Parts: sequence; structure tokens; C-alpha cells
Amino acid sequence: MRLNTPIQTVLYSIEKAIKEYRRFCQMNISQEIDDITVDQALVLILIEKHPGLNQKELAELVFKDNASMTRIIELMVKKQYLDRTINHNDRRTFNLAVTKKGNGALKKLEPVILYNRSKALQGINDDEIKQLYTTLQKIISNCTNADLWT
Amino acid sequence: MRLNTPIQTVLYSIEKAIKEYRRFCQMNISQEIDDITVDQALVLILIEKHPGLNQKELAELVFKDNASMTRIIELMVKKQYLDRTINHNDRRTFNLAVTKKGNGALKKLEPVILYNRSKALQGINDDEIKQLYTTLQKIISNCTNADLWT
DNA sequence: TTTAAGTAATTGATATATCAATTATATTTG
DNA sequence: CAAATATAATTGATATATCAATTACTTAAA
Repeated sequence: MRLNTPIQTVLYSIEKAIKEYRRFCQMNISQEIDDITVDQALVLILIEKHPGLNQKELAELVFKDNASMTRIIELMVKKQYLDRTINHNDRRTFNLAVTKKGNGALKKLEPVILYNRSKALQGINDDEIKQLYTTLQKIISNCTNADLWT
Repeated sequence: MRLNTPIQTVLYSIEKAIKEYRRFCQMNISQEIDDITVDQALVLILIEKHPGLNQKELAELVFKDNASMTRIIELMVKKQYLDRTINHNDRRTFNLAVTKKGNGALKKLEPVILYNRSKALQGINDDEIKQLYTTLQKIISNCTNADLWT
């Protein structure tokens, strides 16, 4: 078998890095707010920063599909972090807004998220980050534009 | 709010890269075998390469927890890609073996996986890969050894 | 050598991922 | 305008992620 095991490839390190980062983020977020996930926190930030985004647009920004986004938002509405009202301009979509409780959560989350990011990138200089970004973009574009196997 | 949106950070690119890669892999794997996931394919390869691994060890290798691994293996046994028998040396664990059907699947998967990896890394030279690896290891170690937020 | 502590696997509960089908509404086109 | 097409969101089904609790077995210690 010519195949190397997955653990011998750099793609494996990418997966490991993002999993460790998410685990680390979740641990610190849970320290502040016990009923919010990393993904829910991201959605909260995006809605606050870009009011007017609909679910489909949000889903694209955080790499989820519409079905997942529907369910994430459902939960956040139920937990009263978000308000969802009909959009009269396009009644297929909803207006999403951060509630008072959601804003309180954001205030608590802000320093944690800044800490998470800076801690994760500690000891990595700007050139290295730039290089990392460039290489990742190549991989993304390779996978996105690749032709089918068969 | 001092917070940048997640999409402005390099950590976002890591997530995007791995998601695109997994989507790309799954698309090409499905072309050959319609009832196997990327994770299941990885498990199959690892068991073939390293017979004697138990579920816990496998779980660590592919960054899953024991619960997920139990369920993944359960499905693969049901679909007859794997055999699971009692390990008489340690009756808490099982012997896992690739079946004839599993071996057939591996033969089909091998070229697809080689293709996936090389396509994903196309146009990225060895130094760049080495650099990518190094930077990712820093992130992994930052997240793994970091102290708690509070 | 019995008891205590440790470990591998499972199970239940809940969140997310993905695909396919469906619903409701908008837009385009004949 | 009416019919065809397109789009946003939902729903159902299945796979995976994560945590906590439990079971079955092993190893260490009294």
C-alpha cells in the first residue's frame, strides 16, 4: 500500500490546529457563559457587526449550510440571545437582532475572544502569519476549483 | 466594540481550508464508494496500517473522542467493512480487523486519497509546506498548553 | 488478596454537518 | 398577467462532536 497514514500529512496538522483552537475557545467561553457555543458566539458577533444579514448570508460567513444555521438560530432565539422578526421587504427572510441579553453576552465575550485569538497566535510574527494565510488560500483555491476525481 | 469579526483573522482561514478540503475529499470518495465518509476512510486506513490499535488509540489519532469512535466503528461493522472481536488479553478492548469488503474499499480509496492530497497541495513547494507545518505546530502548542482564561 | 483506583468502551442527551425534499415567497419570462 | 424558474428557510434522516454517567474489566495498594 503506497498510502501514508493521514497523520503523516500537513493536512492533518491543519485539522489538529483548528480542533485544538476550537476546544480552547470553548473552554474559555464556557468559563464566562455556560450556555453558548463557539459557533453561537460567532453568529452573535456577526449579527451585531452586520445587522441586516439574513440566515443564508450568515451561513456562508461561518461555513455552515442553511439547515445548520436555521437550527443554531432557533436555539439562540429560544435562549433569548436573538430576536427574529419577519422582513416585510422579502418575506422569505427574517430580521435578526441581538437582544439585551445578547448584548450582555457580547460584553462578556469580547475580552475572552481577544484573549483566545492572541493566545493562539502568540510567538508567531507578522510575516509568518502572512505566509500562513497565503498558503492556506492556495489550499482553499486548490480544493474549490479542483476538477472531479473520476 | 473592539472586536474584529471572525472573518478578519487567519484562524478563520484555517477553518475554511480544512472544511474545503474535507468537502473536496468527500466528493471524490463518494464517487468511488457511496456509503463511506472521510472519517470512516481514515479509520479503515489506520486499522489496516496498524493492526492492534484499539478504539481509544484510533480516536486519538483522528482527533475524536471515544464516544464518536464507538459509533463510527459500530457503523463500519454494520456495513461489514470491519470485524470486531473480543481481545482476550484485555477484555475491555476489541480486536479490530479490516474485512474482505474493507480491503476492496481500500483498494478503490487509495488512488483517490493520493489524488486528494496532491491536488490540495498543488503549487505549494516543500519549504512552504515545512513553514506551514511549523506555524501550525506553534498554534497547536499555544492552545494545548495555554492557561485558563479566568 | 480483597479493596481501591484506573481504564476502555458504551450510552444518553444535546449540538452541529450534510443531503434531499418541501414550503413559501420572489423574480423572470413568454 | 400567468407560468416557469429561482431563492430563503425549514424539516427529516443520518453522521459526527461533546459531555457526563455508567459498565466491565484491570492494575495498584493496603
